[in-house]
This record gives sequence, C-alpha cells and structure tokens, in this order.
Amino acid sequence: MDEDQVMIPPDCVSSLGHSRTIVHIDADCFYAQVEMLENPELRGKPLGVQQKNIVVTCNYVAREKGVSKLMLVAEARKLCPGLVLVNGEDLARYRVVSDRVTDLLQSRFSSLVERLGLDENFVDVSEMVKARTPTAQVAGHVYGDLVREEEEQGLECHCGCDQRVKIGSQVAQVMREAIREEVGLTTCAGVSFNKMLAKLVGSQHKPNQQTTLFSWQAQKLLSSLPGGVRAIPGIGRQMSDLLKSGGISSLCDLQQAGLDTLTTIFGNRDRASVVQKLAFGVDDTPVKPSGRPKSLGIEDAVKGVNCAQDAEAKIEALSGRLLDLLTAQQDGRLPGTVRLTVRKWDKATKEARRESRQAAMPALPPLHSETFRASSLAKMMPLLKELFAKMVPDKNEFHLTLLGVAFTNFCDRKSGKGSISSFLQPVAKKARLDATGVEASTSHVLLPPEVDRDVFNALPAEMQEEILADWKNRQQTLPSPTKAKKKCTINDYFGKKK
DNA sequence: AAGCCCCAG
DNA sequence: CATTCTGGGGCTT
Repeated sequence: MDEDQVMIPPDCVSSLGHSRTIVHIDADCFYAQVEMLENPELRGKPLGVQQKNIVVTCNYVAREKGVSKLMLVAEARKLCPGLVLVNGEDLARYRVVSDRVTDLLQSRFSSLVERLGLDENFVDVSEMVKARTPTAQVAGHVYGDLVREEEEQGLECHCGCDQRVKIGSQVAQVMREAIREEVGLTTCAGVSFNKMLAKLVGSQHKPNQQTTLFSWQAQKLLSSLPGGVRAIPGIGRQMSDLLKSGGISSLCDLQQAGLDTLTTIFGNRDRASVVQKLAFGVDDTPVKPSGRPKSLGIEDAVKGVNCAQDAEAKIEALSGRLLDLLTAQQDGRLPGTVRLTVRKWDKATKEARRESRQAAMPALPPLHSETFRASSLAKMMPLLKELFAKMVPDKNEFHLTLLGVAFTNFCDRKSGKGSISSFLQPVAKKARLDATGVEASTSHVLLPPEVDRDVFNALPAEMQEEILADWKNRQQTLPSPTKAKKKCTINDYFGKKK
C-alpha cells in the first residue's frame, strides 16, 4: 500500500493545531511493581498478580518466560513453573501508590493532570514549556529514528511544536526521575501535542523508557500500529465490531472511509466525526484534571450464589469493606447514593449481563464514631435488600456471577460549629494576603500553608484529620497560589527563557 | 435521577 | 457459561 499521500478530509482539522505539549506517564506493570516495592525479595523472581483465576499482570521476569496479562493461572504456571503469585483482588494498596504519583505530578509540574486508571497520567505541560529556553535536546527516544535526515529534507513542522516537544521530553525525563526517586516506580512516558498521540508513542519503548513524537511523524506512527482500528484509544470492542461489519478493519480503511459512511455505521454523526479525527491523529480533548473520585465501589465475582440469603451475606460483607474504604478515603465527603450491581448468567441468551439499582443513602453517623461501621451497615442493609429484590425477585431461579456495591453522588459534609470551615476560613483569609509561595517544602506531613505547624499539633486528632482532608480537597479543586509558584520548581533543572 | 452502554487499565 | 476489579462519561428514559 502506498502511504506517502494520505489525504486528510477537510472536516478533520484540529482547532488547536500543535499548540499544546502533552506528556503521558505510564507505570510499568503497575500492580507487580507495587508488590515488589512492598516486598523487595520479589524482585528478580517471576511475579504474577492474581485476581480469581487470572494473572492480571506480571513483572518483566515473568514476561520473559511467556507469561502475559490476563492469562489463566494454570497456563501461566505451566509456562513458568517458578512463578510467584500474589493476590491483587483488593486494590486499596495500589490506590495509595497511584495517588502519590498523581500528587507528585500535580504539585510539581502542572495543575492539569488527568488520571486514566491507576497507572496512567496525562499532564498538560504547555505552560511550563513556554517558559523554557528553546535550546533543549530530546531526552530519550525519538519516534521514527530519522530525525536528522527528515529535518534536512525540510519536513519539520514550522509551528514551533518540534521545539516544544523537545522541551516536553526534558520535562518528562525529570518527571520520571522524580517518580523513581520519590515513589520508587519505573515508568514510561510519551510526549506529543495531544493525548492520544502521547499515549500511543509512549508505548513504543518499554519498560522504563520514553519516546517523543514530532508532529510530522504522526502519520507514520499511526500506519505502523498493529491491530487495526482497535489500536486507536477510544475505539473499543463494540465500535470495532461495528466498523468491521461495515467493511472497515484496518486503520487505513478507516482513514479512507468518508464521514457519511461512518455516520451510517454508527448511526450518529458526532460519533462518526470523533472517530474519523482519531484515525488521523486529531484529538483536541483537553487534559481534564481528575480531582476527587466521583464514585467508590467494590465488586466481587462470585459463583454458586443462588439464594437470597447467600447473596445478602455477600452484600453485607461487601458493604462493610466499602464503608472501610470510605473511612480510609476520608476526604470529608459522604455518599448521597448507594448502588447495588448484580451480574446474572442468562442462559436464554448465553450471556452475562449486568443490572443495577440505586437509592438515596440514609443519614450516617459521624465518620469516626466507634459505631460508624456497624450502625451504617444496619441502616444500609434493609435498603440493599430492597434493591436486590427489585433485580432478583424471590420466586425466580437465578444464577449470579457478580455482586457489587458502590457509593456515588458524593457531597461535602455540611459545615457546623466545630467543622473545618469555621476554623480555616479566617486563617485562610489572612494567609492569602501574605502567601509568598516560596514555602520550604515540608519533608513529612504536608500542611496547608496557612496552618501553623505548632497550632496544628496542638489540635485534637479528629480536627487534624479534617484539616488534612480539607487541604487535599482544595489541592484537587483550586489552583492555589502556592501551587502556581510551585509549578516552577522545574527551574531547578532548566534555565528560564531570557 | 435512574439505569444501560461503552470506554479505559 | 464468565478474564478481575474497578472508574469515567454519554445516551435514553
């Protein structure tokens, strides 16, 4: 196939051009790395992280023996007899490490940090890049490996993005060093002018490496991707099946399909347009700061649950764990809604399908009271039983394969007399005035800048918790003055623009 | 707002 | 029979 001339349809132009600089950071085999971090004896041994009967991920020692993601345990053991397996069904410990990575990026590099799962972050470093000296060399790999030749042929981009991604690659390097030093994880990074391309190019060299894409190499990257249309982030199973039924399976097919064809396939012009743009590497979606989680849930794949009593026992156990998670999260918010999810095996259609029902949460006792867990459970269980009955009527026979409980619709606690706002508000006002942002970085517990450490230490433990929770909230919602300054810590590594 | 579908790792 | 255990967003009602 001839690929020198790829015609880009006129409806596929980007409104942002190459103006942004985006870094995608991806932790290598994340769960396995966290396990090795917590138990260093595992390093050097083939390690798999197990959920139910599946190895969900494994370290690179195991990969050398042929173990891969989402492989059945039996198969993995066969390939790698010495495989060490650890249980990874509870994600709480992974979430703690994941938060450390996101917090580091957000406090030191850019307020625009978007999480994707537990192991990936997009960072929009456009502002930081503007302030850098324009003489940077590329750190790490360059996609395409033809930089010098191509530049000599005059194929480089004249909008300035070549320079920007070079600086971006230096920033990415510093990010990865900081994550390695301060969190203990190796990562990969991709640098480009939009999210999709940053993510795609970052996976070109793994593990513990980084790759930068110049805009004039984007087409080459796209055509080189294996796996047809599925290689595009945002085109999943359903959409690729739809495309295939419309005669489109390769990325080249997709690029050649007209907007009308795609609209017919998807039955939706907006959808079609987004997909068409993605096929040409056009992605104007912003890096959207993730902020605090919008839901908190747990679920458990089950087998042999076929009576209400069994199910309710499981639901109670799950709810207890979920309340523990809520307590641990402790960012001061309480859920407004509970949702119960079941997955049923439908033998008529021979498919598993999920159903859920939700209800308003009853008022809960104070988060840290002794009886919080027990009395919350007591209030929730009747509700959950009702929800369960809506989906699984008593009479019918059923075969459940999964149960899940989730909190959503979080709201901040109402501020009362002894609450956080009455304490912080006046102090915060004073602090805003003389906030210099210089802030010698605290080595241990991070306090809000307006809170004096001695005052803090004298407070009751519960109030300390509230302050820390509130500070965490503010960091994720407001671009605080401190942070705006702190972004520039990268100056330690690079000179400022003259 | 409720519930389903699709996406992601 | 089923890849696990999550979490976000969009569409339809």
